[in-house]
Amino acid sequence: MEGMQTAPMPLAARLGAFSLFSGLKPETIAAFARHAQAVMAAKGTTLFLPETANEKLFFIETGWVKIFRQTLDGAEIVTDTLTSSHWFGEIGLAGSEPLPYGAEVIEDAALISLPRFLLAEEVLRNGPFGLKILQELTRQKAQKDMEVEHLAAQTAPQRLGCLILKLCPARQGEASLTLPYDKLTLASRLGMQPETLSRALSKLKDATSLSIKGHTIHIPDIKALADYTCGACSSRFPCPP
Amino acid sequence: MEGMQTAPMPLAARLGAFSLFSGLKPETIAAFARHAQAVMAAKGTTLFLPETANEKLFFIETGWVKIFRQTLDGAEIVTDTLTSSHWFGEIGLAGSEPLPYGAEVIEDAALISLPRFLLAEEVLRNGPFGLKILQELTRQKAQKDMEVEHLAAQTAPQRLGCLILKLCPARQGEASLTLPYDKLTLASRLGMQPETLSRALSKLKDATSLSIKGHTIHIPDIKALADYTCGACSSRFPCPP
DNA sequence: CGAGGCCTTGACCCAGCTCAAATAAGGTGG
DNA sequence: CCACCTTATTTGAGCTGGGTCAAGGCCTCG
Repeated sequence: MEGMQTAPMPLAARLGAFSLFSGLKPETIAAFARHAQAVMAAKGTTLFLPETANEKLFFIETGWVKIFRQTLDGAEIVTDTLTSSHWFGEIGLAGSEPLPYGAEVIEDAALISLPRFLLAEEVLRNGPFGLKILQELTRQKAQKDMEVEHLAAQTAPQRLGCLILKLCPARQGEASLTLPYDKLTLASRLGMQPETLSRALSKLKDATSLSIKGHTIHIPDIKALADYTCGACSSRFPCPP
Repeated sequence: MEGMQTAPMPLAARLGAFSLFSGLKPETIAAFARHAQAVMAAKGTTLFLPETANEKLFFIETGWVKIFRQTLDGAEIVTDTLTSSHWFGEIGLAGSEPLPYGAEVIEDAALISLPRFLLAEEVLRNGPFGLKILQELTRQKAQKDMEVEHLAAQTAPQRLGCLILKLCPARQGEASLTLPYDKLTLASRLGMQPETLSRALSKLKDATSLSIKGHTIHIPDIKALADYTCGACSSRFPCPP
């Protein structure tokens, strides 16, 4: 745990790049960095399992991670897929309370882990930081709410279209993009079977004239896709993050 | 806004009864109470509509309130139903940012409203309070996650059984309870049509031998109901709150 | 070139939706 | 207290989105 041991300077800079930490004093971030750990994890790596001790937060620099739950009778449900600039783990949990979900790397990822007590302690002494995290949690909660709404109100092709729009680099006109991670995970993320995903994709193709080659999607008219997708949702097209 | 005007003392005591405020100094609660407003609202009252300015938090003393969203094509989705000791509204939103959901009283309710900036300011100066709210939000987020899981993994009768178990006063043996609010709302809360709710109820009757007279339900064997309901869920019977 | 994993297709089935109607339940004026 | 109206809730019948099961394709890597 010496200062020099693992070149902590770059870690502090990398942590500082996350918006959650903007506004913190450099020495605070440096203190975080001393407890931080850089993690390079290949696709398939389990970061932690549901209901097991995990006192870390993970900050994603690159790659993709899925958050999943398991029902008693064995089904797995992917409740989220996260990538660059996202983070996960629960600051607001006491000591070693386990999380109800697990996390697995689904595309090779670079992560930074941080013990959650560090942030909890910073909240105790730094009110504005607490408010910032609170705002972030509020956003996350709103996101989950949207998820509930989607499952209740949208059809399978619409949910797929919604996710494609979220991956889409442009807001209008045309665009191309590559579906990240495999379609089995994608299907579970959207609350449907892989077969249904496949059929949803071809339905979308018919309805909004987008074209698909393997994992690459070309959208000739983003607005047309949004029209098809967003009617059964409470939020108009460029959704909040 | 004089001190004597609306007998503020009882309001402070009533606010103090909410666990969110346990641990606050009496003078802080008293300061909150000076901005608080007691609201008696009859069934049917709209507290606020989606996407409209609302800078208040509401604390429920008695009655029921539904939280709902509206899709662009007109469907309404009830994402939550709340009662005594619950609160709603978003502390972590800036000034007059509107909420993506609305709130309506569905059983005559006694509420206390509080401007959200009050709590946000208290978080700024009181770290432990910030952490407490953070923990509460974490709990709420976990709740939403369960909701997603339920919609993705449970059948209609199972979702109904799950909600009945949540209303159930006992953890084992037998119990009786009354369904609050009307079945139309209940159906929407469970993400199904009223017809489906009705049929789900009779399916539950067959499967777990519970009996129903009007809005009163008698459960002869809570464990049997839990066995039927909780298999397709990640959490064993006495679910976390 | 072959094996295995991923993805798509086809055939069939079922939970839950829709539409239509019949019944309860609650509330009102007489 | 009753007849009447209005709003809930249940029932029936038929339809359909999405799930399940079982084959193929196809792409990748050894």
